[in-house]
This record gives sequence, structure tokens and C-alpha cells, in this order.
Amino acid sequence: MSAIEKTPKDNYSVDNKLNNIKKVISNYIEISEEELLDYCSKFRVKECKKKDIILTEGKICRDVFFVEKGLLRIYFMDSDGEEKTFHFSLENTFATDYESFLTKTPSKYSIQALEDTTVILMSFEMLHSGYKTLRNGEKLGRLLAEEYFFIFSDKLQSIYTKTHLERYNNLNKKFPNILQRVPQHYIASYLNISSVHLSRLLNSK
Amino acid sequence: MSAIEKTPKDNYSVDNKLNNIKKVISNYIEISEEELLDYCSKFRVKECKKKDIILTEGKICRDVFFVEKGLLRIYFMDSDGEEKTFHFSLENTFATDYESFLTKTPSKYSIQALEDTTVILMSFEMLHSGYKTLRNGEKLGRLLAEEYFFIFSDKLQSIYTKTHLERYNNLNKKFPNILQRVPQHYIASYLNISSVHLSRLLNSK
DNA sequence: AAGAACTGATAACATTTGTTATTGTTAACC
DNA sequence: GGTTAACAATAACAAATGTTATCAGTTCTT
Repeated sequence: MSAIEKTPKDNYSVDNKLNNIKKVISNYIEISEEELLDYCSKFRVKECKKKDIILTEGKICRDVFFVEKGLLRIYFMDSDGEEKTFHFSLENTFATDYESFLTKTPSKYSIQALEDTTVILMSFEMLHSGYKTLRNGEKLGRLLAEEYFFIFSDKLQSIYTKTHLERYNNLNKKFPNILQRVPQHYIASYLNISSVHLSRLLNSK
Repeated sequence: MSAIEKTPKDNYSVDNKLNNIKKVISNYIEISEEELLDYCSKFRVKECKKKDIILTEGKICRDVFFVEKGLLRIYFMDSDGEEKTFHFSLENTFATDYESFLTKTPSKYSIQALEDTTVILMSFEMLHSGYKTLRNGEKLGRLLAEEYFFIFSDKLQSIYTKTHLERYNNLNKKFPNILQRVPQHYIASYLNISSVHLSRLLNSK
């Protein structure tokens, strides 16, 4: 709530970028102001320009990314070498290849900034040290994992049960304002249909 | 390895059904014979006839099911009221609506036995007591969660990147012998295509 | 400011996939 | 053993979706 005035002066510019992640973490678990400041001081901050790629398919994903400001796109290649957009990550959400991150195997996904974006990097080591040192560290880890699981679960459910148009219309709920911020062909790719087909669905009748 | 001769006589018939789950657990974590016997003695065993439904959509999923013998089918309804087969669960694997199980919300899935099946029931309370009492309990919980996560992740990845036929051919790897054990229209449903279309894919040229 | 790249709509056509119905076969039931 | 139900293949047709190409408006780059 009132973290800003306690910001150490020698770290001002970085700490200034951590407001949102602090709120999100203290939303997840009960955590003291001190613990929070100490924990978050370890995170690295990365400023990305639009189109920058912060994770490349094939590399091991070393971090969980938190979007402090901006917008990320998680995608991979299909068998024809076409990019498929798998997920979007808005402000105050996490993005990662969780499987690669956990198992230290090559990532299947790439992650790209669709706008100028401020990303907080939470490395495997930092997260796990938090699991130990924070009073509710393990809980934080579990909640992170479960949230990621629910995203996947939801996505699968909707693929099996909803029409393309229903899924399009649900995007506003999942990703507020995404339709204004992202080119339509990325949305089509996310829905796993061609951009031409999406345009037809939206404009016919 | 040599658990059978230690089986208490007053519990023989039940304990006899727990061979596989013991192997799987001791595969996941380091656990002593004593811990294992004690932990597993709490599980309930359920014998299901072919077509029995062991979880009904809308009910809260109270257990993780372990298939000791037989075969389960996890499915749900689409918006047209048609059943969609979401997953199969063979011997030595787990089945549950993990979201319902974790959050105690109504299940989106139903689970049905496709053959006469022996199921081990692991309730929320039993699992969580194991997280505390077993030396490597937390690890067991995490591995269970992660395995479930990987199944979802894989499935999504293949939906986005593979053709129907490729996904069909991969079934042998994911579910050994599934094509011999399950009617083809359930397979089609799993692939999210009509049974007619699958038949065409398999027989044309 | 000019050119290039990006974007979204649209048309024409091809391909994929779904729907319905029919049939022969096998499996389940009484 | 005979009836019914379940299953898979097939055909004919309809609907959904992909592909390619064109065009006009916008945005980006220099």
C-alpha cells in the first residue's frame, strides 16, 4: 500500500518499477512490508522495446516473467513453420514456459513484446529461495503453479466446447482491451484459425 | 519390491489391489516400506463395472483416482450437449478433475469406466495428510501437480501444431494399446473431430 | 514527405470437416 | 438362439475453413 516512501534512494529507479508486482504478491499471500521489500529487491528489471524477443524457442527458460507494464505474446511454431500465438500476457500477469522452467529442458515457446514493456525477471533460484525464506513462500509457489494450471485448463475446455466466435467474444474478459491493442491476425492465430476466416466471422451479417 | 509378504492378513483382499500404486509412489519419491504401507493402508479401493460413472459433472471432485487395473474416460459436455472425450486414464496413471479437487468447485468433467476397473481413491484429506506426515510428502504433491500440468501442456501443444492424423498416430505412445481397447468414436471425440471424419482419414488412400 | 511495411476487408476458389442416412458386422442381452 | 444395440465404413451433400490474391487505408521508417 505505502511502499513508495520507504524506497531506498540508491535504488529508486528500479524499485519504482516494482509497484505492481508487490501488489500482486501481497494479494496472493500474507507478507510483511519488510519481507516484501527484501524479496523484491532481488528481482531484475528488463525494459523491452516493441518486437523484442525475451525468450527464444529451444533455449532453456530461466525466469518467470512478470509484466509490470506493457504486453507480451507467447507463441510457437507449428509443423509448417508458421507462428501460432498461444497466449497473451497483460500487465500484472506472469508469463513463462513453465515446463521448460521447471525441468530445465529446451523451451517450446518464444515470448515477444508487442508493446514497449517493463518485465520483472524472477529466476528459478530467486523463486525457490523465496519458497524457503518467506513465511508463506511455499504457498506462493503453489498458487503460481495453480494459476498457470487453470489457464491451461480453461483454454482446453473452451477449445472443446466453444465456437470460434464465442472464444473471440470471451477474449475481452480474459484480456481486457486486447482487441484494441493487438493486430487481428494474432488474435486469429490465438484462436487457431486463419486471419481471413476471423475477418469473415466478424463482418458477415 | 517385496511388499506382498508383509501384507497384514486381516486386510489381504484390499491390500492385494494396491501393488501398482505402491510401485508408482515409490517411483516418484524415496519412501520406506513402512511409510508406504501405512500411507497406502488409508486409501479406499473401488471396483467399477464397465460403464460405471465414478465422477459426475457438477459434483465436487473429492478424490484423485488411481487406475490400478482397467481404463477410465474423462469427458464433458459441449454447448450442444454432446459428450467430448477429454482424456483417457490407463493402468498406473491418475485421473481427476484437478481444478474441482483443488478448489472444491463443481466439476466440469465426468469420469466413466470403459472396462471393469479397479480404482484407488485418494481423498483430499488423505493426500494432504501425506504432504505433512511423509518425509517427502510435499514433493509427492508437487510431482502429482506437475504431471497433470504436463499432460495439459502437451495436449494444447499438439492441438496447435499437429494434424488430426498425427495426433491419432501419437495415441499409441501416450496410451499404449488404446486403439485396441476403445471404440473409435471415443478416439474421434478425443481428437475433437467427428467419427465419420476419423474413419475417412484412416481409410482413404 | 515519400516509400515501405503492416493491417484488415473482400472475393474466388479449393479443401477440410460435419451431418445424415444406409448398410453390414459384431457384441451384448434376455 | 434370436433380438437389439453398438460399431465402423461409406456415400452424398452441406457447412466451415483455408489459401491466394487484390485493394485501400494506416503506420512506420528514413
